[in-house]
Formats: sequence, C-alpha cells, structure tokens
Amino acid sequence: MNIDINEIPINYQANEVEKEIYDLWEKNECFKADADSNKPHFSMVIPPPNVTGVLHMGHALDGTLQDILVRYHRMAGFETLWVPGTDHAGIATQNVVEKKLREKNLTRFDLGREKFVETVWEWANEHKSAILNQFKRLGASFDRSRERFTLDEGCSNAVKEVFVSLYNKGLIYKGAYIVNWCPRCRSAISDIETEYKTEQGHMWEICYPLKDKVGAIVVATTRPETMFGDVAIAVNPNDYKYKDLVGETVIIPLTNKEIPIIADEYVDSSFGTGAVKITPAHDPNDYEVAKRHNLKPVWVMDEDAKMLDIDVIPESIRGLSREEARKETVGLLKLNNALLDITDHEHNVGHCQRCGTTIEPYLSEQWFVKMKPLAEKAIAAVKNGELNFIPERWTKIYLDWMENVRDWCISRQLWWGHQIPAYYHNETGEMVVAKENPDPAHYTQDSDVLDTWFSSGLWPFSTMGWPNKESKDFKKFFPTSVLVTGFDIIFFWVARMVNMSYEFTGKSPFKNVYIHGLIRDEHGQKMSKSKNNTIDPVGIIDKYGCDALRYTLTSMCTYGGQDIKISDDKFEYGRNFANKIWNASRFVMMNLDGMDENEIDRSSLTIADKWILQKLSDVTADVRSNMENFRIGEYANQVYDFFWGSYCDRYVELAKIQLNNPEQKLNTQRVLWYVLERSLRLLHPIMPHITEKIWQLIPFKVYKDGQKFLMKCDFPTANQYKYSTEVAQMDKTIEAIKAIRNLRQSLNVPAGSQITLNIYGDKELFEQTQAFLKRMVRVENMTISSETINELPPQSASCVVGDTKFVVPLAGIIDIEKEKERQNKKIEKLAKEKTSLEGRISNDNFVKNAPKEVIDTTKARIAELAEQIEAIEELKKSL
RNA sequence: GGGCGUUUAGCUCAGUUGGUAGAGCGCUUCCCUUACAAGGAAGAUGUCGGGAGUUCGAGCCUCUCAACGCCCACCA
Repeated sequence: MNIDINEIPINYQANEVEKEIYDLWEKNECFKADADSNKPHFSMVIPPPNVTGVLHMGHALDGTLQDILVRYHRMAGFETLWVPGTDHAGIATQNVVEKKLREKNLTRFDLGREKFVETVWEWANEHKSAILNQFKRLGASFDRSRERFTLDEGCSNAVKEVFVSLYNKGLIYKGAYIVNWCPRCRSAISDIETEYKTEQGHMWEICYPLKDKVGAIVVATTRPETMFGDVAIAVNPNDYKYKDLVGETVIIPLTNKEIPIIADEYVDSSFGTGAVKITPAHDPNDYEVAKRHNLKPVWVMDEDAKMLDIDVIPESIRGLSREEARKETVGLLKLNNALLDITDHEHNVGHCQRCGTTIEPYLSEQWFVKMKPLAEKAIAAVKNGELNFIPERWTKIYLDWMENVRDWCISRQLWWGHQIPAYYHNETGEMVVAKENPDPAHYTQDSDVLDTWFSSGLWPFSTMGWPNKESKDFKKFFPTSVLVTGFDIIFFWVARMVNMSYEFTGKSPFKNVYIHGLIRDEHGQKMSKSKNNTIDPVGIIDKYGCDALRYTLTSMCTYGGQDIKISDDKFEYGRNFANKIWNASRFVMMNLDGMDENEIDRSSLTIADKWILQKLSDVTADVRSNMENFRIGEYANQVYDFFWGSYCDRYVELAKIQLNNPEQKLNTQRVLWYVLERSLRLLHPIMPHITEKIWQLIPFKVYKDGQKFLMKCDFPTANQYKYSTEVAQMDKTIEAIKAIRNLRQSLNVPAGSQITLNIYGDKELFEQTQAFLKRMVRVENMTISSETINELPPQSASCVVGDTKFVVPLAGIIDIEKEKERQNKKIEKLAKEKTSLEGRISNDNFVKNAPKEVIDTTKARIAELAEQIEAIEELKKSL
C-alpha cells in the first residue's frame, strides 16, 4: 500500500473531484444500460424538463432521488436504465420565443408559421443540452445515448399513432364547447391549466324591461360587459316571484334586442335576484342552459377578448378590451337608469397557469379526448395494486380526480408543438384523420397543435421505441419500475401516462409512483423568480459541492413527502458530512501500511471490532429495507449516524489504540478498511462522487470483486454476526468513558493532568477494554478489581456504571462541594426515572395487562436504578 | 362547499407497528489530542397546539376545538 497522504488535501475539494469522477464514469460508459442483459430490469424515465428550462431546486431534488434509486438498483444487481430527455413545453417555450421577438418589435405573425417554428427549433436546439448538462452536475447517472425529446421523430410518430388510433376508436372528437380561453396566449387551455384565484369584484344589478308588460326583471351579474351576448333571462321554475314572467320577453338595456325569460332548474332562486342572464358564448353554465333551450349563442368578444364590432353592442363599446368595456357598459347603464345596485362581491376568477392572464370562457371548436373510458383502467390499476402511490394518501387524490374526470381539451391554437394529424379537403372541407397527409395538393392540415401533455403522456413507452413493439428497450425495460415526481403534476402528467399506457400497451407505465414534497424557501414560500427567493442549485454545487447538495436534500426528505424548506446554509450540513467522509478515509489510508489482501481474521477480533462489525451489519439491513420502502431520507440519516457516530467517533478512536498494538494492528487495518469500504458502498447512491473518488484512490480496492468502479460494485448485504454480547460490552465501556469524562470536565480537572483510575466491579470486561479507557480518558494508572467498594479514599471522585464503580483520586484538585453537587444531580436524575417506573409497576392493572417482557424490563430497570443510586449514595457519604 | 397536510427543544425538523421524546443549527464549558476547527469532548433546553376519550400506558389511536398551509369544486 503506497498512498502519499500529502497528496490528499485535508479538506474535500468537491468541484475538482466531481468533475473528474463524472468524466471518468461517462468515458467508461458506466451509465449505459444493456437491453440484452439477463439481469432483472430496473428502469425509470426522467420527468422531462422544459427544453429551454434552467435547473431549479425542484429538479435537483427530483433528480437526486431518481439517481439514488438508479444507483442503488444498479449496485443491487439490476440491469438499470434511466432515460433522460426534455419536453418541448408548447406554451412555455412559445411564450419565451415570442417574448424574444417582442424585444425586436416583432410578433409571431410577422414571421409566419413556418419561420416562427424554425426560430423556436433553433432556440430549442441551442438550449436543449443545457438543462441535461446541469443534471450532470447533479451526478445524474442517466443514459445519454438514449436521450429523447418529446418533439423528436420517434415521439412524434408515437403521437400520431396514438391520435389516429384514439380518433378511430371514437375517443377523440372535435366539437364546439366552452373552453378556457387565454386571450394573451390566444389559445384554449385545459381545465387543469386554469388556476382560480379569489378576487374582489362587484355584483351589478341590471334592470331588463319587459317588452309587453309594465315592469322589469332585475338580474345580478359580475360581468355586465357580456350582457350584449345574452340570449335569455333564466329563473327557477319553482320560483313564485317570477312564475308569471316565464315566457315573457325582455329587452336588453342599451340595445333593442329582445330575449325570452325562461325557466331552468340551474337557477338558484335564493342567490342574487333569482334571475340570471344567459350568455352561452361566454359562460360554461349558460352554455349548458342555452343548449337545453335551443338558444343560439351570441359572441361579443374576439380571440383577444376585445369587444366585437357588431350591431348589438353600442358603438362606444365596440373594440374595447374586456376591462374597458365593463367600465363603459356600467357607465351607460347608469346613464340610462338601468343599473339598480352595485355591491362588493368576492368571487373566483380563472387565470392562465402559464401567463397569469384572466381566462375568458369562450365557445369555440376544439379537439377533445373522451376521458371516462380511459379512466376506467386507470382506476382499476390502483385498486388492484398494479400501480402504487408512495405515500399512499395520493392514491385518493388520484382516484377522486380520475373518477370525476372530464374530457380533455387537447387542441391549442399555437404553432410550437405536434400539429394535429387531421387534414381538410381544400374545397369540400372533408376531414381525414391520418398519420400522413393523404394528398398534400388538395388537403390542408389542421392548424392547431396538441397540448404538450399529450406527448409527455406517452413518454414512458414512446422513449422505449413504441410503437415498434419489437424494440429491444421496450421489451426489456417497459413497464418502468418507479416514477419520481412532485405532487403538482399528478393530474397533468401521471394520470395521463397511466391512461395512455393502459390504452396502448395494456400495462401500467410504472409500478410505483414516488411523490416527494416541493422545495420551498426558508419561510415556506414557493420558490419563484418573481418573488426573487430562488436558490440556484448550480450555485450551491459550486459553493458546497454536488454530494453536499444531494445529501442535504435527501436527508430532509420525509416518508410522508412533506415540503422541504431550505436556505443556503442548510447545505453546510452535507458539506460537513462529505468532509467527514473524506477525512475518515484519509485516516484509514494513512494507516494501511503493511496491510495484506486477506480477509478479516474472525478468530482474533476485539470487542471493538465486533461492535463495529455488528453495527455495520445492522445498518446495512436497515438501509436495504428503507430503500425497498422508499424511506430514502431515513436511509440518509441512518448511514450518517452510523458513519459519523459509530465509525468515526467511536471505532476509529478505538482503532488508533489497536493499531499501536503489534498483535492487533493487521486485523485492525482489515476491519478499518472493510467497514470503510462497505460504508462507501452504502453511501454511494447518495454521495456518488466522493465515495467513488476515495475508492479510486485506494489501489487495494480490487481485491474483493474486481470492480474498477465503486458505482458498479455490489450493494452490501447484512452479515449473520452474533455479536450482541460484545456490543453490550462495548456500549458499557463507552458509557464508562463518558461518565469519567463527565467527571473530569465537571470537576475542572485540567486537560494535561494525568489521573489514576480504580475500577471495582466487572473485572473481566474492563481488563479487556482497559487500553481503551486509559487512552480515551487519559488515565495514567489503573487498577481493576472484582471487589466492590463502599467508601471512598479521601479526596476522590467517583461514578457508577452498571455494576461497576470508578474511583478517581484527585488530591489537590477535587472540590468536595462540587463533587457532592455532581453526585446529587446524578442521583436526582436516576431517582426521577425510578419513581416514574415504580409508579407504573405498582399499578395492578399494568402488571395484569402489560406484556411480560415489558414488565420484566421495567423491573430490571428499577433494580438497576436502585443499585446505582445506592452505590452513589454510599460513595457520597464518604466524601 | 368537499378533501388533505401541518402544529414536538430558541430555529429547522425527525419520530415505521402505542412502552414514556431525538437530530442538525444555535447556546454553555473545555480542547488546535499526529483524519477532520467544515473538527473533538462534556453539557443545558420540551405540560409533543388546546380539550376530552380509549388503554395498565398516548407524540403516536378516536372525537372535538383552534391556528396555519395546500388541493379540488365554482352560485350568476
């Protein structure tokens, strides 16, 4: 073993190491999956980030958790594939490019469709690799050779295949319906892309005069500007107030248009005035009412939400925006004494998820997917266990949505995306839905594109080569094993993938959906650019290192998937841990001199050796079980506790003593290395770079299974040790060490001064561990006796651990009062516990009902406490 | 209107089947002990949101109240 420790810096240099190690993996194609492998498969597809996106903390968390799963399963013996890729992100990307154009005072219409799409492609290609390269900085071990894009040839082909098939099955239809219209995007958006916000508005009461009778009917509305599109006034059929008015005709104020008063169950007679204006072209409920009464809709706004230039609208209002039109309408109504009342009214208003613009419910011709038939299998999937949500509570959310799902508006009036494969005959208008244009000379393709989630809904199988069912990847890696994502896209994405996958492959696209929390800032606010509270993961990586980022994020993940609040300094936690790993490894490396390649000699293990081996085995078993159950945060914390708390703080310190013993040295080296090496494997999925780097530093590494890379080594399995006795003994020794250190510190025994320790009690054990005691508490002389002692020699301090008393003569140092105080405090503490336990044991019902083990442990503990208290009391007396 | 989540140490949060509370940061004291001061050692700190119930025993189960947050629905 020849390692020049001087070459290894004291502080872990994350940035240098991480780049070097990632390059090493890439160069050696370590992430490449083999579709011909005989090993069982583990596969995942990345939730494709927006092609023009920038890595944010959400990606960092999502990517880290995926990479942990991938690396774990790769080590655990699975043929593992993680497919990377990006999403063309229809509206989002188009918006970005349009914004760029606006800077040049251009709109997409100035460029025309073809040129515009070309510009977006350029933009996308330019940014395409950027975000995945940022994922590389996270250490993502995805297979770049299989990188995909939702708008690439394969995905586009899958989209066409699916669209045509659904259309032929009658599951896609075209029709005129009220949709959520974003006048800024100039497109329809789906229900779930509409976000409702409570807004303070007004309720206007407008008087509609009767045509043939004296009087009027008063209607309450929040949107007076739509009154020109009214086609009726509706009242509840059972409303006695209006019984006589049903069938009458009223005149829309400011116009001379006549509309009927109709009766419809939809109207709630207790709300407002009990009379509702019906505007079918601009309100979803009104549209339904109008349909029932065969009333033709009247549009009053165009696609930009500007008032139309039509006769029924007063001239001064034509061409105005919605907002201006409202003001103007209200003004005119006032002038004409048609406005009865204005009240404040809080109501929910829909906004475009992408740009925040107020949504206009708008009647237009769109394409829809019939969801009910698709939902059936998706509902069955979770009920029969083919699909699981982790944590389980998301199952209910998913089911509620699926069971009440409404048809999905999939057409978007955008240019960037998959153009709908429907073709219209230029003369007859006849429509053909097909993968290719039947006759480009005579047919023109539908100008709409598909909702971006349509193509991402196919992602788990379109990336595997589907619709080619002979594709090796599809056969080997589909269905995928786990999908990792945040709860915010369960409806947008997860649900759609399940729908589509069942319809086209007959299978659930993944076995498990692991839902993690969202990243928030330190105040619990969602991170957003507009709030200026984002933390840039790349900045964190630069400052603290990638493994530090990964460790901190992982350790904060709870099984329940709570949101995670972070601030910059939280990453010190991970960085410090990385440095601890680094330095513990340095220590081991500088002490491997003379070690051989033989296995640990089990026959000459010390108590300390057995203690750490048993703990390693236990933590290994726990880690495996936690990984199987998606308790990834717990896994992180357990390895941390083991490595830092048991290995570094205890075993390494004990090993230093053993290394000085020529008889123990070699085997201690073996144990030190063995435990470190296993720890590196345990840690690798979370902290891949540092662990791989250390592995690469040690020429010794190949002796186990000949793996060149740690990331390809087997994940450890628990051993079958039976060292519980030694663990208890070592724990007792550690407790003694702590008690004596406590004594030293509270009596202000100077660090330099040597002390003598007299031990009375468990001679057998403390003879074995005396070297540890001596060194760990800096004892000069030590006596060990199996006798007991009840009276202290003059000027001595003492402590009791289990059945053993430790006496330290401290002539000239000890402050008797202080020692008394210390002993009293200790007694008080023990007595408190004893009283509590005695209370329990004296309760007949407890004795009657509690399990025997509990009663026995309680009794034993009371006896132990009593003994200790007595022992301390005795010793205190002689102070 | 319906549903979900949260409430535990000064701060941020863990706490898997009910057995009497933990971590990190911060704080106090000591230590640059030949892996690590991004460190080591020893400590202090909690009527586990309020109330009631089940139980021998509740942070954990039931009910209820409160506060905060989120999702879905959307009566003009």
